[in-house]
Amino acid sequence: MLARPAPLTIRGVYSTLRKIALEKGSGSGARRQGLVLSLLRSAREEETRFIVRMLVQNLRVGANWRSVIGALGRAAALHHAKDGLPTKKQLEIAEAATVEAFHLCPSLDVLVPVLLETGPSELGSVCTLRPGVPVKPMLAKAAEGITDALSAMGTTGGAVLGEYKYDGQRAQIHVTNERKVSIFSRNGENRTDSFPDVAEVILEASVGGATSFIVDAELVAIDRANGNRLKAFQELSTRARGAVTSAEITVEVAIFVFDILIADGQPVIEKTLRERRKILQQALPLLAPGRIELARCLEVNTQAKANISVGQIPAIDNRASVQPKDETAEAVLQEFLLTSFADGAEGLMLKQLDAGGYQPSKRSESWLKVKRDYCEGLRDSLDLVPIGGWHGNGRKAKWLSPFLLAAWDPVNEEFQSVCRVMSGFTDQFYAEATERLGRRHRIDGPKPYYVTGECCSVWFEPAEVWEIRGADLTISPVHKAARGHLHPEKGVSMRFPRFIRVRDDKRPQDASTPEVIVDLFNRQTRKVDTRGAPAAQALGNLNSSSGAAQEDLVEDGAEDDGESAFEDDSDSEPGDEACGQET
DNA sequence: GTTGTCTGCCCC
DNA sequence: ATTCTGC
DNA sequence: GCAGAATGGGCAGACAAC
Repeated sequence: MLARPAPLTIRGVYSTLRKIALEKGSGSGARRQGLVLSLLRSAREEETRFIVRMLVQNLRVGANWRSVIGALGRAAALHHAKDGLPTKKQLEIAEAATVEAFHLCPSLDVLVPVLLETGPSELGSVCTLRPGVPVKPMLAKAAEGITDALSAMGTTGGAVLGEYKYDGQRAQIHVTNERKVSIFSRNGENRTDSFPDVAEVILEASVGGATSFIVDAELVAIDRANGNRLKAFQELSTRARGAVTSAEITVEVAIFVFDILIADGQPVIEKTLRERRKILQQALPLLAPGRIELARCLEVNTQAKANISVGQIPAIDNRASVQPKDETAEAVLQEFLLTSFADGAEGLMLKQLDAGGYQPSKRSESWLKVKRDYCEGLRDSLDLVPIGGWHGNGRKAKWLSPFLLAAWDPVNEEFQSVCRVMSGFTDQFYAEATERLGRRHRIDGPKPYYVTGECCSVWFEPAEVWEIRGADLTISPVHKAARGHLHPEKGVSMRFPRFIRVRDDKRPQDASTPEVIVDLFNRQTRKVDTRGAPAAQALGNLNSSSGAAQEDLVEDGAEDDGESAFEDDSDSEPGDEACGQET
């Protein structure tokens, strides 16, 4: 018998995880595998679960960073308590101070030594806002429309700023007193090396303005040769991820600045947005269209019909227009929202101008986002057929999740996948759909007329139609809807798909068609340029898989063929099923 | 060297 | 990103 | 109302397989 391995220790596990992370290059996969195996062999009881979750999906075991940091603060308070145990109140203060410090300075390397040496009370003086250290960015809540947003802000809304919500990538741009630039992503990742162009532009724009500062901005792909037209997010994401030189840049970006957290070393997050906007303009006096601009915006007064005029408003530059005298704030913003879509933005941000400061990491009511797909009357959806699915994980382990949804192409007589969906279902719906599709309509493998780059672990007959909503349509390498129409082999997919409802009134052959999908795609303002890859007019070589679809679909109610009633779907291995249709 | 597959404190 | 659920 | 979980599309890069 082999001896039982020594028990795991915190230090031992940590050191093995470090080794796994640092392992790279040819053969690294196998070496990493060996390290994981050694961990699992030594794991006992519950340890296995924690190790597996840590490795496969960010330790989803019921505690994310917010809770862990708070607990760390409480632990530090306990550690430093002088006489007896701290009161509940003292613990709460320690927790809040620690979480707050982490928002301003999200670095355990800074936080933990302070907690150990002096305790949570000293955090405020060490973990301060300063250029070079990323701050957790302020976030917005979704609103279902202008009306909804204004009422969510309440009657105290007063002056509201409507601001273009650009479809790019969030960037927190820091400049130190030594004029050293750092660029951080939404998640606090240092992306400075991939944006040398942005660093150059920000330095030029701030000459004569602030020396050191932190500004909040959106980086957007832009077509400078074509009137600074905004490009789709998909184009921005083709930029290199690693370090590049200015000469290697393939996709040009514009910086749309919308807030400032520090100006010349002074924190300004406590000031109102109106004040911050003013400071922002002073900090960056040399703006340049198509390179660096203030986010386009419009001020309205929600208290009454507007009676403000240009001269009375402190300058908020890049303003589209001013609220006319006899129009309500709501009507003006509604029109501004449509303008933002026409200009290629995602929608609007609505912000209170004279209330509240910049709240790091908060998803506050004082910032609301309005996007097309949130708005009744402006949003589109597709009616799609669930053709397959996978076995869920974690809390969804007893159900199928996600599902694969497809459009119906009546010309080629095939179902073409559009997207996976896992959002919008209630638990009860999962239970019912798993039973209905995963058992009663289950088939052994994909129908010959299912066209997709996906490989489901469970396949269904085309049995029902679901309404699916998304933000916009994209050109996809894996999904095949409307293939041949916009690109020779690529199809159309959907960004942020979610389930809305079952369309009981529709049968699979009533699902959305390529015709509808292509039309919706073409009506989008922002879309990837497919002109380089002209659509294949020659559909003749694509429809070879058709056949039998029509016969299958003629009658869909009464048939009960192949209903292997008690098939066990508990844990079939992914990849053990027939897979690999498509070309 | 070329092609295919999988991953990412990725971006949205 | 979006959405649902449990507290 | 917040925290947490479970996942969406799609890209460049990294690595594996040929």
